[in-house]
Amino acid sequence: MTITDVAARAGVSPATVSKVVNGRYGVAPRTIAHVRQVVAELGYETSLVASSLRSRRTGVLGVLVAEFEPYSTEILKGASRAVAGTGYELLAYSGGTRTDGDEGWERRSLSRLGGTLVDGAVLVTPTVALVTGATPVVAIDPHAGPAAVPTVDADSHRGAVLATEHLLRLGHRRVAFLGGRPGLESSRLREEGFVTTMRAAGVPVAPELLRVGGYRPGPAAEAARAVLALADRPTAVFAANDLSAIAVVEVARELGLAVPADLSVVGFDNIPESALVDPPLTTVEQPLQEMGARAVRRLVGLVDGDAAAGEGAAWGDHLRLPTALVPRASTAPPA
Amino acid sequence: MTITDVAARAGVSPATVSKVVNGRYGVAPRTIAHVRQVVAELGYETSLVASSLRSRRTGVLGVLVAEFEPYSTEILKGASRAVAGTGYELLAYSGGTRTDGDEGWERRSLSRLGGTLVDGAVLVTPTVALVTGATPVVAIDPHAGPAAVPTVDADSHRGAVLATEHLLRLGHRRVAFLGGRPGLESSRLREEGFVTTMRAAGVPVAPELLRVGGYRPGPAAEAARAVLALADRPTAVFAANDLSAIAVVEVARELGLAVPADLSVVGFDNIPESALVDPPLTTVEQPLQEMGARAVRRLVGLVDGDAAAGEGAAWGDHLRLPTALVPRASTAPPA
DNA sequence: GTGAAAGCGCTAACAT
DNA sequence: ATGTTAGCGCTTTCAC
Repeated sequence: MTITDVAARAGVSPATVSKVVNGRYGVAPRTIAHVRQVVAELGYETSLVASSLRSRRTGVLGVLVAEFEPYSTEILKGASRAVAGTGYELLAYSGGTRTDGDEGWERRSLSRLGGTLVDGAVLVTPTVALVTGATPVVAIDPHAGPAAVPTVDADSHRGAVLATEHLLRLGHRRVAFLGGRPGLESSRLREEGFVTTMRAAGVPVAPELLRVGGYRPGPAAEAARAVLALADRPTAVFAANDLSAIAVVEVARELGLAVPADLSVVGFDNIPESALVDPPLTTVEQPLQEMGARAVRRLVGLVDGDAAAGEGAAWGDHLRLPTALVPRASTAPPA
Repeated sequence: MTITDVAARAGVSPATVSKVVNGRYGVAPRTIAHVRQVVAELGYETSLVASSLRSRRTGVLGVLVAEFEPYSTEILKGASRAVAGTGYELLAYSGGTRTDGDEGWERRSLSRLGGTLVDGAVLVTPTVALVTGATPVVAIDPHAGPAAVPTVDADSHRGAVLATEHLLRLGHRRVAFLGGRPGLESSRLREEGFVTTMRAAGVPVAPELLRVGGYRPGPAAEAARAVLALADRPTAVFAANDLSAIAVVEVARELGLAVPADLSVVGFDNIPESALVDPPLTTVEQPLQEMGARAVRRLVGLVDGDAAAGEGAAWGDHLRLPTALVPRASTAPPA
């Protein structure tokens, strides 16, 4: 079912059909009606691929993620809400699931979709610096270092301070930290928040208690196993995200350690799943849905080019949203 | 950055670059190495749009949804897990957010993406019959009536029976039902399960207690307001999905009714959010993530064309997964 | 082993 | 008001 089929059936040229479908001027009312009729009969819909190749304006915004897990889908929910009523549609692309290592998925996805398929893109946790091409881009929780694009994130440093203070207040002194994905600014800030708060409290952080979980359950579980096998086991673990924290709880269970009686665990993100595990996870909330919504609104401003209106002008290069401690049942004073 | 740029820089023709990039035979090893080098230097990535227009094979699977809300994102999580290691990437498209009524988004999205952009698609809650075109399709929780495509759903009828029995067991006799989206098979089955169970228990269902919420918070809230304003108010509401049930709880609160003391509420789906509201929602679980995963595996079988292997042959036209009651705090005996 | 040329479905510029 | 033409970036014969 192509535009040529419609044209043939309606007895006009493809160009005329195109004009009618896209509401361009210069078509007789009679012709419009007739073509519309045929379009409806045949159930014709313009191919996104073909039209985007030619016209460079698709009315579609991209959300580029490594994979669809609880973090990115929360972002997506917010993005979806924000896009309603803007006239844009949302296309979420998960480009990090290829087997050959997921480095550089964001650059790859952007190159493959940008310029043609989508009018602009929200990049979720891009770990590499972005080539500022022709496609407007907004980054969420981006790569460390100077950002070339507008950026939305949450106050990771403050969140880490809150989590660490919470553990210190409970009486923990030997606390392990499971770091996030190297390269991400949030990862750096959470570690920094943890270390400075510990130091400020006069509590030394043993190097063997500083591990990397990469924000991923697998590596996090491995790191947790290592740290919990130490002769001088920590009484608490602060994991850089909830997925890692949940993995820590599972490892603790495997090892016969009760949470929080034998081990306190704190996460980060407050994904819905964090409240559903047993025990419910103490964590740091980031307003994920709002981050997604803000990013989309900013992107719409960028794409529409009215720097004056709406979210376009509301914030400049960087929007940082607040974080908050959510105390639940995975933390308690050490035994 | 196009293939022509790479070709020019490498001193070969676009055709040769294409062959190298796609690993076709008939290129000298020296040339391959050189072109690879230039590709890496320039950071070239083949445009998904252009290549898909020409070649009809993209390695991308689509998940078509009306919007990204808790239900569809759970499906997405499962789909994402299932697609890992298959060599396919996932593209989720939300085509129902256009302002002009969301009727027919599934047909529209499929026409726009199918055949070119994606090799196959999972359609989530399509409300209209599908044109079985060239693109392989698997439907999740589809339109009522005979399905022309392989289908995954959960046992809605059984789930509704369980929920209704739960309310009857608690002693409720005046129970309202907030129906789902007309046209969806799941909607019909849940209502049928409710009505038959009530009848079987010898409890009449007053027509004014049978309402439609359309699976959406807005209409559901409206229906809830109507039903709770009745002189002879129901003591319990069974909503056809969690989003509606949550809306009911909010309306009850507005009206000064305590849940579950003054009104019991049961939902359906067991989206993560259902456990997080106050009070935690009694609901019926559907294995949403598994449904997404199964649908994707089936689709991969369809696209790869090996009907013999794996999920392709594991089930035929219809896979129905079990549902289960999840009793939480939103239900109690009537006052 | 490599390149020239055609064409995927569509839209925009330019005829008519 | 309508049609003809060219070309978006790529892949695929088919010559060479």
